[in-house]
Amino acid sequence: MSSDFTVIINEYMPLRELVFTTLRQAILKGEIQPGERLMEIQLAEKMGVSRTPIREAIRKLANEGLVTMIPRKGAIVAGISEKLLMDVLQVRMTLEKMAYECAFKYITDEQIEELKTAEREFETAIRENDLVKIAESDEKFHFIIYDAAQNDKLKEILTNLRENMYRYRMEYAKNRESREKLTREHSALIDTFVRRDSVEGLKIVEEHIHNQETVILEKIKEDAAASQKKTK
Amino acid sequence: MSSDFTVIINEYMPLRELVFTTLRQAILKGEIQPGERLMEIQLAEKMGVSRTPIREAIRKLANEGLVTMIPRKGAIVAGISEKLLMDVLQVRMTLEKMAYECAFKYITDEQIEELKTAEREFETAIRENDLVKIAESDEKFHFIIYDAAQNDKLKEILTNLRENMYRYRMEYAKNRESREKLTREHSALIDTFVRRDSVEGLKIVEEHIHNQETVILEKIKEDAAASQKKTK
DNA sequence: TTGCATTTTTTTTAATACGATATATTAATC
DNA sequence: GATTAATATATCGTATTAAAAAAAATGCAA
Repeated sequence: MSSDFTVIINEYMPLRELVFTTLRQAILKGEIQPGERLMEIQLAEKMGVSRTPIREAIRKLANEGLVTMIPRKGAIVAGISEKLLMDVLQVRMTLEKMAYECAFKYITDEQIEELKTAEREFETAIRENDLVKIAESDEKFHFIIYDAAQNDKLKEILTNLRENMYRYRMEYAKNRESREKLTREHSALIDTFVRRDSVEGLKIVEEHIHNQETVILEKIKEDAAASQKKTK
Repeated sequence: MSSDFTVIINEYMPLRELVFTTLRQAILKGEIQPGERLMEIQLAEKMGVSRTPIREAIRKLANEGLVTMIPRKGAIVAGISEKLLMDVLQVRMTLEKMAYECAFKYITDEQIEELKTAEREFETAIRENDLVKIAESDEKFHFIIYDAAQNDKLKEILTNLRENMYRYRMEYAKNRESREKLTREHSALIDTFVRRDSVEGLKIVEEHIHNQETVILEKIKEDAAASQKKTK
């Protein structure tokens, strides 16, 4: 059905991983909506594999919280509640600050250069109005900081928290206002590394997350209104 | 058994969950050592089930980081490195502080009472020198705080971080010195809720984690020395 | 039509068997 | 002794089966 089956795989990748990433993408992109059921046989037929890799993929998705499993009934795509999203953002706020502080201690000149490169990419993406590229280069920017923090567990958790909000990451890429904010914040953040001003840096990180919160909350309200209208 | 009819109902538990918890316990208790292989057929025979639930349990363990999976080779029990443990403790330090601050905002009188009860249990366990009970009531104490913080994601992550160090949790239960420290810290912490002194509370949390770090590091060094002696 | 009980279907859960493939070990060859 | 070939072992994936449970369909009486 979808066109991108031309995924070139260098390393050996078990089928379950392939199924996992495929389903994951479908859920995050909204192709499979929250509440929809994931049925083994159906999916197996659709994807041309046996049930075993499907099962294993679904269980992995459940572990990540993307689907909810009901014993002896099956799996449904999990919807994310507003409360949970706020909880996630609150934890992210704390850990992004921690990541910044650690990065501040360890960051090298090369990594600062990498940040600048990522930032240039980001700006190019904005000029070209390439939403996917905007979201990707934003992510790249932050992962450089996570790496600089030199704490694998922190990186792992932050990556996971980001994934929890993957569905909304396009929202600030769409919005002109928040895009400008993002650009400003990114360059200002690089500047704090150069100027060695961590106090200012933490402020920017805080504002950064707070902006995301605003945009996402708006989107949720929008969605809720839309679904209300639909079921009237 | 005859008086309370609500307790008797044992929920349905899939075989994979049973296998999962069994293996998990065995790993955490050290019955299966790091580096040992987990082979599907062997385990299936040993536990009297088929390979299917074994496979699913092993994958779940891999997801938790307790075992490492090597494609087309199998799964081995993961050893935790000193660096990773330090990373975990660093993140825990940040999040335990966050949990304390949130709990400080929302904690109710009833929850403070619960803390006092847990603390009494803890002291009883120490008097009876019951190591398992010591570790359990310590955990209970902290979970009351996590609950009071009213952030599900935070609780989830902290629970997981705790599990990362499950292997070492008995160590401070053994040590007389750290046991006394624990008791003092617990009651002092309760006191900060009552006196509404969050600054002092944060200090105690910080010290609490720091003490654990010391004890665990000592244990690791001990283990390393022992294994060196063994392979001489 | 409505409400209730029964039957059928669907789906997960679990067991089992088999072939293919990758890795490790051992044996053989140079 | 080092390299290569043969063997053994284990995972990976497919396929089939049976049991258990839930959901859907059906039938029937009021």
